Amino acid sequence: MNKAGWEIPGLRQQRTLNEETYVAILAAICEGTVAPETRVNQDELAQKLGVSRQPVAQALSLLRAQGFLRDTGRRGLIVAPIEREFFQAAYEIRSGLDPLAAELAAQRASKSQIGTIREALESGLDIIDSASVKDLIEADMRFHMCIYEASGNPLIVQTMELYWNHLRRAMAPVLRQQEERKIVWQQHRSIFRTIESANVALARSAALEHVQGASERVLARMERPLPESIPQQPESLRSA
Amino acid sequence: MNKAGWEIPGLRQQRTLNEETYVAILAAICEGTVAPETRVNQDELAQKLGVSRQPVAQALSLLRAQGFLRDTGRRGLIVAPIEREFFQAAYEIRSGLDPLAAELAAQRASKSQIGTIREALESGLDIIDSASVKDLIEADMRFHMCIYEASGNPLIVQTMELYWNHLRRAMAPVLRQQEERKIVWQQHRSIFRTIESANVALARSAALEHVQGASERVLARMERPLPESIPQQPESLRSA
DNA sequence: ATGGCGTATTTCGCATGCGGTATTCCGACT
DNA sequence: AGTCGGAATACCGCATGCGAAATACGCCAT
Repeated sequence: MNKAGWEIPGLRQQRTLNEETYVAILAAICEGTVAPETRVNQDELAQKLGVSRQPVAQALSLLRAQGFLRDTGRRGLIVAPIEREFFQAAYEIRSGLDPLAAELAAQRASKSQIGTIREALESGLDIIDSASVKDLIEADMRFHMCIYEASGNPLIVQTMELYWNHLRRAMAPVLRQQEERKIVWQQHRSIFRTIESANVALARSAALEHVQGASERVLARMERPLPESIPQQPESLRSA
Repeated sequence: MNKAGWEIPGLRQQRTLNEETYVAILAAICEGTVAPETRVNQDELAQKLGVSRQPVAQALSLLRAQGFLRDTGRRGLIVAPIEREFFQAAYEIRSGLDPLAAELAAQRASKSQIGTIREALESGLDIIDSASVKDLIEADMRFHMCIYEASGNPLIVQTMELYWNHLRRAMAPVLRQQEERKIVWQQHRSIFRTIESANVALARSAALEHVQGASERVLARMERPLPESIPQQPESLRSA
């Protein structure tokens, strides 16, 4: 225990129940464990997670502010529906920030950061045709997060992490396609090369192209406004 | 009272104590009522606002997630210090999103939205040399928020509102200068014109130029890492 | 039978109590 | 006198209790 009163900067392991419930619920939403539109209930969730209503309420409040939950007019909250306009907006934001991040990364990335990106790239290329959709999405997100890190801009990291957690929800149907995967990871490779060679302008355009492609592919699958208008299964969320 | 069970979408006036304390504390931070680095204390704040610790805790949690508060290693929270790197990062994000928003606004803005932007522009031009710094910052923010609205992308609105609330804290010293004000609002005027005339490319470049200028001006004044290293006044926050 | 009204139930917001942990202050020992 | 240790204190996380508001249900009247 150091007496000077400061602590190791990166290590924040005060696993408060609060954060844990937040993480748990967030994961359940992002990974699709709970269906969109599902009603969310403090007591029920608290009971299911084995905590009191307090940390649940806190977590729900944050999740609501971040757009993962939406409050219905009157009663309580629901898991945010998957709406085309929302994801279009999210991809527009990516089209603003991804090229910026790539550009900055091309200028600023340290050797070790470039190494980290390379690792993310290679591990992604490795699992292209073996991994589960969930793992692929994770690899995709990891690759991009590495670039955000390398941009040296912590706000980009933070902001994009939020949006990626949203995007994750919509990406599954797309990545099921084999060809799509190849396209995606080839673009990743060229983005990486532009960053590695510090080619700022090319990094920007490669990133932009990638986002636009991804946007088109994902949004294309969300065209039809879901034919089943029946509230298919109003049953509550079941964890795992 | 409508019995069908739905409510007017835009109208959310369920003034919960929770939100009110959030807004109150946020305002106090953004307007500089409480100094950066000030220690924040649940009980004290609760007492001062006349509520219990519960809503305060909720608000603080959100504020922390949004970066307005930072937790010191051990004890509680402090108002986020004003750090050059943070605001540089924020302006970088603006340099990614402002041109995007201008571009989209040039494409999509409705007549009435253009009218709203014009009003914001004109009311800004009017008060250039009469208004208080606080009012000018507000007008500045209003103008840009109108453009974000006109972009048709609600996420841009939401995200940039957050960052503007951060930026507000750093802008005061800059806007004290008369010449700066003129420059800023002349640029606003040209941004408006490009949007009004639906000139997408020009809108982008005008917005980019504006952000870069603003960034330089603000960051220039944050160069010196504050000479007073004495913990000048450790006294608690006083509201209004 | 249907519609309206009143009651019961659900659910959340907020207050408060309790316990644990870090901190700080003070006294004793070297 | 300085430093180390211990006790008192401050402060926050979490649980729970209570009340209000809104919905849902059922009964009664037409």
